[in-house]
Amino acid sequence: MSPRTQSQWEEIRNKSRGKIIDAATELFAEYGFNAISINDIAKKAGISKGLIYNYFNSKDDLLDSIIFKAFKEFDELFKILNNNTDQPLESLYKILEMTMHSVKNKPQFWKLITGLSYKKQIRDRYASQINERKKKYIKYGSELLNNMNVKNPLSEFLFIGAIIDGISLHILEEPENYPIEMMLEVFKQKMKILYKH
Amino acid sequence: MSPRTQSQWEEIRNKSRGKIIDAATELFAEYGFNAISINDIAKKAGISKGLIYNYFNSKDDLLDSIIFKAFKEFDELFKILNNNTDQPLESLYKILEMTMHSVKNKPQFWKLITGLSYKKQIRDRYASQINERKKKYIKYGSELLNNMNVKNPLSEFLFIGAIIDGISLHILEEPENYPIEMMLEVFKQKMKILYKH
Amino acid sequence: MSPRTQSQWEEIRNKSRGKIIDAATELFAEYGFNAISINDIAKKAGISKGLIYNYFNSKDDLLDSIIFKAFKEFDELFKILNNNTDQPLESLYKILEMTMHSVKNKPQFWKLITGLSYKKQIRDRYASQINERKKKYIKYGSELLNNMNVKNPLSEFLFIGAIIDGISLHILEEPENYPIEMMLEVFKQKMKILYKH
Amino acid sequence: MSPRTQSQWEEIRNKSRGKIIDAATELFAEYGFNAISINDIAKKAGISKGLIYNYFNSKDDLLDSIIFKAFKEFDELFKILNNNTDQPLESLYKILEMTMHSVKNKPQFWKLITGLSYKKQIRDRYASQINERKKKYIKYGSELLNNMNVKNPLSEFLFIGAIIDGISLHILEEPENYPIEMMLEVFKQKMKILYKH
DNA sequence: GATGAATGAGCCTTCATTCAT
DNA sequence: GATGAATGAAGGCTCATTCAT
Repeated sequence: MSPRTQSQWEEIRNKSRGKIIDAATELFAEYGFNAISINDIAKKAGISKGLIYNYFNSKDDLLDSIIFKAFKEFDELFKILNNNTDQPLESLYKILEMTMHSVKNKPQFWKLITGLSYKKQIRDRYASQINERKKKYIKYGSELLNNMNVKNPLSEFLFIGAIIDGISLHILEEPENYPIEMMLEVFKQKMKILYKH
Repeated sequence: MSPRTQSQWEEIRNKSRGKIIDAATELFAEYGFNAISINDIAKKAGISKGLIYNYFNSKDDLLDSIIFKAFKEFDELFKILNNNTDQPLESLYKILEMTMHSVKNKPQFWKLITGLSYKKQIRDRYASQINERKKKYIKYGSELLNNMNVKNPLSEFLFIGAIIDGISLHILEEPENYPIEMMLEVFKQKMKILYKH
Repeated sequence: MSPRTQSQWEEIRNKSRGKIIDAATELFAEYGFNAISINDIAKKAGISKGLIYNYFNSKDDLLDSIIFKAFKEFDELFKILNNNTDQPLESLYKILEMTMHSVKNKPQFWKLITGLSYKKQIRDRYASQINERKKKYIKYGSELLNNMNVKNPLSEFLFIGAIIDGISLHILEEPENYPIEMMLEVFKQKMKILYKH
Repeated sequence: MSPRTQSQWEEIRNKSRGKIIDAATELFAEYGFNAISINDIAKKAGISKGLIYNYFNSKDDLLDSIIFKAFKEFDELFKILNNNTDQPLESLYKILEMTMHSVKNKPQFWKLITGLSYKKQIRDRYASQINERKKKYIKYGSELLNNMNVKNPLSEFLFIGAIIDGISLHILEEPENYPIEMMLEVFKQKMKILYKH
């Protein structure tokens, strides 16, 4: 019954917060934001409905926190790439590899980002964040392509981007069975044929 | 004073039904099924809430009708391909071209289909229909690949499929600005390099 | 195509009106006023929804017409009795007999009157009509009892009334199987024992 | 600041649940199940619409709870009788007395039961429960009649049952003014005349 | 007279949010 | 920090009623 220290309180807060975020992420990803109630989340997290409002101002706010976390994951992923544009093909492989593993391991995040079943209001809120990332992504890709001395960097960028996004989409549709390693090899092989000269 | 003829009634019904389907398709595609209310649809269609239930038994039924229509579009698209597997590369071009144009012209349908495809419940509801199409699609692709004498048909199939789906996804994200014709050319060129021997 | 005569119109009107009244009565009696929709009535009557409003101002008005008809039946029934209070026991038998047959033959009317599943508004509308009849009924009964030279007319009236209403209730619950004739005999026999001196 | 104990929660729940049951019982009894809206009940109970769904799954479920309670009351009533069939007349008096008091004290329950009893759908839902009670009732009555050495037990049973149900009906119509004690005396006196030999 | 599409109020129900403890 | 009863706005849906033909 002795009063808790500040760090103990902190720990309790983080633990509860984490339980909520995890439960909500999984449920939102699987069933969609609108199909899941605060009650569902509370039950899955093993806490009471009211407690959620101790950590988040609203259901929208909870979603914001999750999406924000997802963006951070993406940025984390991206940061790793940012250095070695001098070996562009290797970077490409790395991009696909990391994307693939991220999608396979955190399908919830990606479903959430991709799913977009939000009210107009909410959707618009993320538009700027998404665009910002897209720009970075395009900038990085363009540099990569420039280093590969291709004739038409834009079209090549779009082509390679389509491959990566297409594969990601397929993984998302079948996270369990998709032959990730095989496809990575195929990708490498094709890239070599197309761009190694 | 004279009552309406049967064909007049028919015409009225078709017009209203069309307005509802169009409004709902667009809204569902843009925001997701759960984020859109019957009221939203009625407002967009310029009719009253109640009228929707004159044409559809429920919100789910309305979705069903839309999806069914989407399936029919897909089948239509597919039927055209079914003949000339003796010129496999030409068929591939054709597939991409037709897909691209379909996505560009009916982005709502494709957004809807794509948006729904990760939602557990909805997938379950349409699972058999989706699987049926997938099988056809795979069968057709496999035959194509077989005729191209590639070593590993499955991985090549997945690779080419990823490209097509990736490009479709990108068109969906920017139906107005995406350089469709250019990408079709890039695709042809790459396919020639990769598979013409 | 020659224009209809006035009496032909009249006939058409009466026929349609009758179909509506019959359908509505049956449905209201079986399922209750609130559980039945105008559409239900139209379908059962084999006419269109709109036509009902050619004959009745509203659903409430339709109910009014039905109830009014029921009251008239009751009054009709009552009128027959109004004469021979000089043979009170015979009158009693007659009352029960007529009531029984009325309940058996028109259970819908009686269910409707007895059922009372109306909004407060509607219910109150019939209260005065019901009270009016009740008074008549009591007055008639009292006279009857007075002619039978019983000590306490009120209690005897209530007693006999209870028997008649109890039997009616039972018939209403099982219009098909209730042994009406047998019970009429029992009633006569008991009345003789109790009141023949 | 300290959270509520389990028994405190329990108490709160029981109080609210009671308010809902009471309000609903009275309104259903007075106007019928279909004529009463959830809103009506909430207003009468002095609570919000939503709270009702904290205690009952649906309007039907609420009705079920009420009916179930009514059945229990009936069973309670019945249990008391189950012993002394050796003094049949005394038992008869007891039956009427208890029924009368029950009807007078809980008119809502009885109105509800009576009101529902002719509605097809509802009858069907509770048919088995009702039939079960009816059988018991008939069995008990038959034994009673047998012990009274009457010639035709069935008709006598129906006759006495009609009296009791008729009196109950009258009490239901005027719970305040009906001369219960007087009618009990009349009943005793008549039974003596009819069955004491 | 007759039809049925169209309307909108109101119903049952869900659920994000608040608050007393 | 934690609980869950209570609220009320909003959602899907029904249906009495209107009206153009």
